[in-house]
Amino acid sequence: MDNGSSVAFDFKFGAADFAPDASNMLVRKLGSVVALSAADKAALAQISTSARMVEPDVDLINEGEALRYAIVVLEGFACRYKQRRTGQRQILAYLLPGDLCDGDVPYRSSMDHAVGTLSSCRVARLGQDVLAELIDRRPVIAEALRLSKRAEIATAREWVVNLGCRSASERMAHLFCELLVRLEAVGLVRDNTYALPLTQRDLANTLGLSNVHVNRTLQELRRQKLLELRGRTLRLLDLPRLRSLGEFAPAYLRPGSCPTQYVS
Amino acid sequence: MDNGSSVAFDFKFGAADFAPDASNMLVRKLGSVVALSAADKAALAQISTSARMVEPDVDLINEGEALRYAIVVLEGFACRYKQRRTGQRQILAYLLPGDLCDGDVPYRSSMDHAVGTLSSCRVARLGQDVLAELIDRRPVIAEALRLSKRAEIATAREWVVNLGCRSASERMAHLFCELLVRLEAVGLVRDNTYALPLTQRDLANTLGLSNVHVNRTLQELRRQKLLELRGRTLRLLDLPRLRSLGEFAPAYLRPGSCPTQYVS
DNA sequence: CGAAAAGTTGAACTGAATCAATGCCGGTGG
DNA sequence: CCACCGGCATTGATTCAGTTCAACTTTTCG
Repeated sequence: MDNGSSVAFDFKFGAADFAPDASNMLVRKLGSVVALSAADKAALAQISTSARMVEPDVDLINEGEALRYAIVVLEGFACRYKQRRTGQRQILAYLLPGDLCDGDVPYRSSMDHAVGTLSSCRVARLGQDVLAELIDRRPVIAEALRLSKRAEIATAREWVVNLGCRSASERMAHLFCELLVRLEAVGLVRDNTYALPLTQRDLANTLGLSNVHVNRTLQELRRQKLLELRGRTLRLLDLPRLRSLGEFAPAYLRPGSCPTQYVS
Repeated sequence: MDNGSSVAFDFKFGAADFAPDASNMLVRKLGSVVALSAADKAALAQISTSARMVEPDVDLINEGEALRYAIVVLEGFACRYKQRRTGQRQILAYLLPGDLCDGDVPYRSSMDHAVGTLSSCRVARLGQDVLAELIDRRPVIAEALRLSKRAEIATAREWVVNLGCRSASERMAHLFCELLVRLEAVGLVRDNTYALPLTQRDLANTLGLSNVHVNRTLQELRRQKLLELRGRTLRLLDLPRLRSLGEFAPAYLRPGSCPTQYVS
């Protein structure tokens, strides 16, 4: 991952993972949603200190398990997923650097799906007390978490549309556009290029396709000069056409800040 | 709808819509989630007074529109949906009697999807003030709304699985089982039978299938003696097999009440 | 270097879409 | 009361997007 060194960014394929200080990702993410004070940032930075590395393909929370802490991803891709009896896996959502998973779900309630890493990840756990205090004492952060959650819900709805009525290439275009916007928010994109630490099988499990068909769809998109994907680096070559192909309208990812708040 | 009279229930096909006092549905729904006090019930009953009837296929909230009120469905089926440029419609969620739509979304924020009726519906609008007061003054109701919202999110995730990796008949079995449980909670089921005021086209737009294939899948399920669907009445004849076919595990619809609450 | 995982390719197959015709039923108007 | 109309359901024929299976190549990594 070549993480600690901060050499000038030399853009080549295979070098897209220019992760700018992973410990910072939570600040970046929430800072992209609201305006954080220095104190807010300090409180968030505190959290990242307990982070640890986790291998790819490791479960962070099992299905049915009682929730004991929230999880923050600081580096790498994790996901929510469900496993079918048949062995098929469906990925429900990506957890990208800066994402907080289940800050809102009550302590001890049991999960109806699993959470696991896709790539190797740096993650922090957040105990009930820490989170409660944060939300209590830092209203701006609480607001950021509410907005992030709304975006997550909206994303799930987009995925329903994606799976329900788009073709393979449309789905893929939509997904890549979505990841672009989300990764941009935390500074992990340059030149429409980002690290995509997923196998074609992972993409298949996300898009409701077979891995073989993912492969062929990727080839088709490459052939049309819409993107390049080499190693684990994805470059979107023709964003306008990709957006149009996937009917991607990024509004759902940015639920604007708002005066009053009800239940949520 | 034969609504006011409370004749002894005579179960025949076509008579499944025995709606027990529609004005009551919000109480029934939230009462199925938490224990409501008399005062809570009174407060909720208050709301239903402003209800009005709406024809099938009418939009209640347009995509992009700024939200001005929450909506409660008291009778009939409504839905969240998105329309593609191609004309295809994807239904994102059903709003059944008792469901409150967007109580949590802040006033004035713009919708990224539309809400509309499927059948004719009785709906009430809830202004910001009313809702805010309710949540402020009635913590039990606020809790019920939080729990309902969690169930709605979990349902969206289930739908991702449904669309992502189940076959036509599996999807349909899962949907019918889900509707059974949800309608049971508000007393709209007897003998595993309920009113399903949807066309096959609506089902197609829900399940990500063509209307023709929905028709054939229905026939297959009928042939296997798993269900009967005549007119707008659905009877599930073999619940165990339907559940197993759709891999339906109802836990996600009942996120148990819980001590502490964070962001949500 | 060797083994395992990931990606690629081809061929055969299939679940579901599409197209088009027909049947059915409820409502409407003459 | 019947004829007609429009929306919905049903059926058959055809096509197609995507799956499956199996072999093979390339990359990764110990």
